[in-house]
Amino acid sequence: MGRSPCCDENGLKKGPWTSEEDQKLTDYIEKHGHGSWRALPKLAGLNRCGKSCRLRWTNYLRPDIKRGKFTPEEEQTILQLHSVLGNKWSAIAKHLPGRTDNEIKNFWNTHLKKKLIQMGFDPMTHRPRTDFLAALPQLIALANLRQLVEQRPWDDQSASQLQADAVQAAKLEYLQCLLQSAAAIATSPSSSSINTSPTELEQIGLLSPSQMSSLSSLSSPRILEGVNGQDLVTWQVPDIQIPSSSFFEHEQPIINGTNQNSDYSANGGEGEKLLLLSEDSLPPLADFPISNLGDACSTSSCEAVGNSTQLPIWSDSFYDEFMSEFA
DNA sequence: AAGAATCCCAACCGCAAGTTG
DNA sequence: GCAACTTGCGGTTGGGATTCT
Repeated sequence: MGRSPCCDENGLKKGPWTSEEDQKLTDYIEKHGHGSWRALPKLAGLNRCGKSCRLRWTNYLRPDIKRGKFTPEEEQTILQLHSVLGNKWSAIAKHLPGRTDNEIKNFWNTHLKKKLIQMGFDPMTHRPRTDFLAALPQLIALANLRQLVEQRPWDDQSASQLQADAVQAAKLEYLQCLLQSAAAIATSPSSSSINTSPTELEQIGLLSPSQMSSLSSLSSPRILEGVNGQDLVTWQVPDIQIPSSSFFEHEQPIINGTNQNSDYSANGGEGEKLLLLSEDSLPPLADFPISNLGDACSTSSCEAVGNSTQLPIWSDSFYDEFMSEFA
């Protein structure tokens, strides 16, 4: 299938359209329809290629084009559809009457993508970004390395404790985010597996071997039906010792079966606690609605987004404080 | 006030699927 | 079945508009 020479043809005008050209194109299409786009320019008296004419008509001159800012409802629809369809702009445009694929694409690239990134989401996966978390093991190692390099006398009890707590906190936050991501993945019908296994956690030094053995059941989360029809992802998790330093004083324990918060139910026996992960069950993270699943969504494919009404991100204050611990 | 930086969007480019002879 | 042609799509860009310094 060869390429059409189209606009490469000599003498054809490129660039912005004049009002005269717009008028000629509109008049012709209103009278005759566009027919063959390739033949149209000549018939309409335009010194343009058919491709340029088609683009001008579909993106600008078409009478049913909706102009002006995108409404919040349209924004939500785009977010929802993009999470399902990806960069299928024409498919998304079919759900937004009067909007062109080009317009939606521009709106995505100039507004929505940036918005998602600012909010801590990967604009392609619509999940919390974990790129900086990839550096966490290195940060942990760095913190430990500093300890060695500085060769400080670690009989200084408080400094030592702070250092250890920071490292432990980093490990726990990393683990928490992995669990959170796993919950998001497990509740997403489009995903079937969790990428980070307990073995990997062990490999990066996140958990001790004893913790690993009790955490092995994490690789097989279970989805339970929650009280309000909201699915809950569950793992059998061990008690993990939470550091008690000032670093955590304002934070609630991350994994603690004895926590009285309703989302953490201590119904496991034999020293095991059942951790219930609903989408808002992890206290240190800042929750906010990524999409209000709403009314604009009517297709079956759109329903697939239904489980991700709220996704967590790291709060800025926590992130800053966390990073400052390693600075 | 002016130059620089950034934003925004219309339009172009190239690829690939669909159509036709 | 094949090649030429047409159409549609998604990524990218040029330059005007706007905001910042």
